[in-house]
Amino acid sequence: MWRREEDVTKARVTVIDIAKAAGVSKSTVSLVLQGSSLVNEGTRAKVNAVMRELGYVYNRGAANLRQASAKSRIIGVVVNDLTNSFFAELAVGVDMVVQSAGFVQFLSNTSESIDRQREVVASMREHGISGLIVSPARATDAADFKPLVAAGIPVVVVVRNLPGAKVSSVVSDNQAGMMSAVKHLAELGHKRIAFLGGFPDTAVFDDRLAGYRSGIEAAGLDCQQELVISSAPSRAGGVEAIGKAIVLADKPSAAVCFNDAVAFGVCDGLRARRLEPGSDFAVVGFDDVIEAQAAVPALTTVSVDPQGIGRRGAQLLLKQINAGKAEAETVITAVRLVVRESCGARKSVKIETGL
Amino acid sequence: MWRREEDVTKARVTVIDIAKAAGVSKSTVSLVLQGSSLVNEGTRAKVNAVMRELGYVYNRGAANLRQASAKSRIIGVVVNDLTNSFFAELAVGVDMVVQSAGFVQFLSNTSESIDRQREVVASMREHGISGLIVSPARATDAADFKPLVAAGIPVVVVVRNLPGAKVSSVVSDNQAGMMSAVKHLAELGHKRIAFLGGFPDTAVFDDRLAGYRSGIEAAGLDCQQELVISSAPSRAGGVEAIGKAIVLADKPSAAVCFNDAVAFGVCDGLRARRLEPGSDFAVVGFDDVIEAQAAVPALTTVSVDPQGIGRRGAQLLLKQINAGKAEAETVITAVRLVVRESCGARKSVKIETGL
DNA sequence: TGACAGAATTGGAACGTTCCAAATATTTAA
DNA sequence: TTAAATATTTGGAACGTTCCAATTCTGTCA
Repeated sequence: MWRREEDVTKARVTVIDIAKAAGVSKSTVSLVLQGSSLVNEGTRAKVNAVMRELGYVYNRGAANLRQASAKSRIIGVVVNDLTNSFFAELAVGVDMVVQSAGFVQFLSNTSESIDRQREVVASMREHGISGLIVSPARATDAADFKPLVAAGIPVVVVVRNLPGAKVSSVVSDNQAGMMSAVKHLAELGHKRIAFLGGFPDTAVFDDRLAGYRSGIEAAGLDCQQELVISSAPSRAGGVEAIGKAIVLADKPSAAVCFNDAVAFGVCDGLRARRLEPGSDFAVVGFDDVIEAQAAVPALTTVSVDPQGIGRRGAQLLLKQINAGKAEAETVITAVRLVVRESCGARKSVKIETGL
Repeated sequence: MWRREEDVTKARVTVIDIAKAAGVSKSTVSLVLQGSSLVNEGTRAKVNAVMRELGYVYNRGAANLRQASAKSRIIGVVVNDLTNSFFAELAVGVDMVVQSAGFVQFLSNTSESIDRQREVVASMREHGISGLIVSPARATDAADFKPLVAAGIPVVVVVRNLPGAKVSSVVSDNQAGMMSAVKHLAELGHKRIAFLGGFPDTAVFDDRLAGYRSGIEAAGLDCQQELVISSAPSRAGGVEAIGKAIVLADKPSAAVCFNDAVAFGVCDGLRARRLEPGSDFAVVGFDDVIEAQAAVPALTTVSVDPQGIGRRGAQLLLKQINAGKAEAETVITAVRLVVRESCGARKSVKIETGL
């Protein structure tokens, strides 16, 4: 009964241990830690050497106790579905700029649950985040982030904006994107173009629908209510929506979809009715998820660069953190229509060999 | 020049404010915070009410100063490529169990850079993580996590094991997976089966190659060195590898690939030579990434359930955190061959309508 | 009524850092 | 050689919590 594991060095090494070993005061060590120019070069060198030797690890928790929350260098990131490559890319974009600014990222997944979201945000707050980037779960209350900003913690909303909330946001140009999709279909000769999928109670839906309407008008077509069919913004929702569209007395010959998932569902639904997407019915998506390119037929869609959104959002947040407190600001990132096969413009399969 | 924003309540509300307002001592408030059974029901209720009223937010940093690092309830997660849906799924799996255990996840991306990895791990340590889950960057030194475990911080390595490091790990059954892939191809009548892609200096490569060899032997074929062609584990690597395989004097008719990315590259390379994957040459991948199903031809591959690995890893880690300190333990998760089209077993395209 | 047990509460002293005002060492200028 | 200026260093006192030992309440039992 003789325990070998009974380690001699149980306590962790602190700034005081360093001070003692280097023959200076703890204040000096602290100064070195902060890279202050007040300390003599020789002293700095010796202190650093001792730190390395004793294996010192900085205790940020203790430091944060003394400093403002803005200096914790933690930024919280909450997304609604990390499984979706769109959001994974977004998180990577955030991580890139956050990491190179010497911050570290707290990432959580809400799975579109508003309760989960509340929990993780509360938890992040307890941990003293310097700022928050959030792609809000559906039906998030605009006032939900009020306490955060009241406490001086900058918040940046990405992807889905939160009308009414006084926070910064970075969203893609949903309106212009949808408009260009409609324009493209009209140029291909389509006269009846449907808008399929999405939940009508979201800001993104409103924007995309508005873009659809502008596009229809710009093409000199008339905008008919029956051609707008909402559904869940998922593959299943797409199947459902095309099912309703196809039984209309005056059938559409093309559709712009709320997002790529819906577009894939629409393709499924078409094929279930022996119609080939692309040749028999034109479909265009939105988002340009990673699968869009490899699908058959390859999906024509509006590409939004989620990683760019992540980067922009993080930059905006860091700016606000450094500025102490900045105004709410909105940035809209550009999108671009990428024409593949599902709209019927190109027939042949092009193999894109990965580089 | 009259600033309205000059808030009256600048200081944050602390446990002492609560104590004062509730007419008890800070110790009592602390007891309530910890859900101690020592405190009277009435007192607890009043304290809780006051907390809500004053908008108290717990300061975990301060608490951690007093308590062991094991109680910080932060667990660090580092992956090498979040863009890859495999790792995104893994992170989601971790998040699920970590979150429901009341922990919060620090997630970072190393982009396969060993320096980045060192940085983020150091940063996480400074923040006082209770444990670490890491999918190590290539060429990670087994001794790299030594200081962590010496400091009593449990580490679980996932996906890629680190032979020699005395840490727990959760990896998929690479050997059995590869073996079943080879067996399947052999049953389809293939006599010359190549092993394509992957870097030979990794543990995962060794495991998969070993599985390949066992499979070849089990099928009564002979194992020829020229049929093992390594390359970068990427799409480009796959193109390169099949390029070398196809010029062999005695050509293979099928290949198992190091992973799905390589398999896609192999398909690209075949087509560039007017060979159709599936009918002219059988290819099977490994991982079952999300694109495998939607590709043309749909990829036959070994499915590994990254989310499951994430969950298992998190469970293992939490167990060790709670136990104070547990032995290093290795768990190997099961894999399963999913037969699609690229191996030539099934010719027809099946539309899988999303549910 | 007093003594005692148990329940509930409480005042410090940590924890590891930063910050401030003040002290000391070193140069420079006269 | 000395005063002034500059460069460097330094003790406390925070920060917001937890923990310990000690205290004050309740009843309860003799």
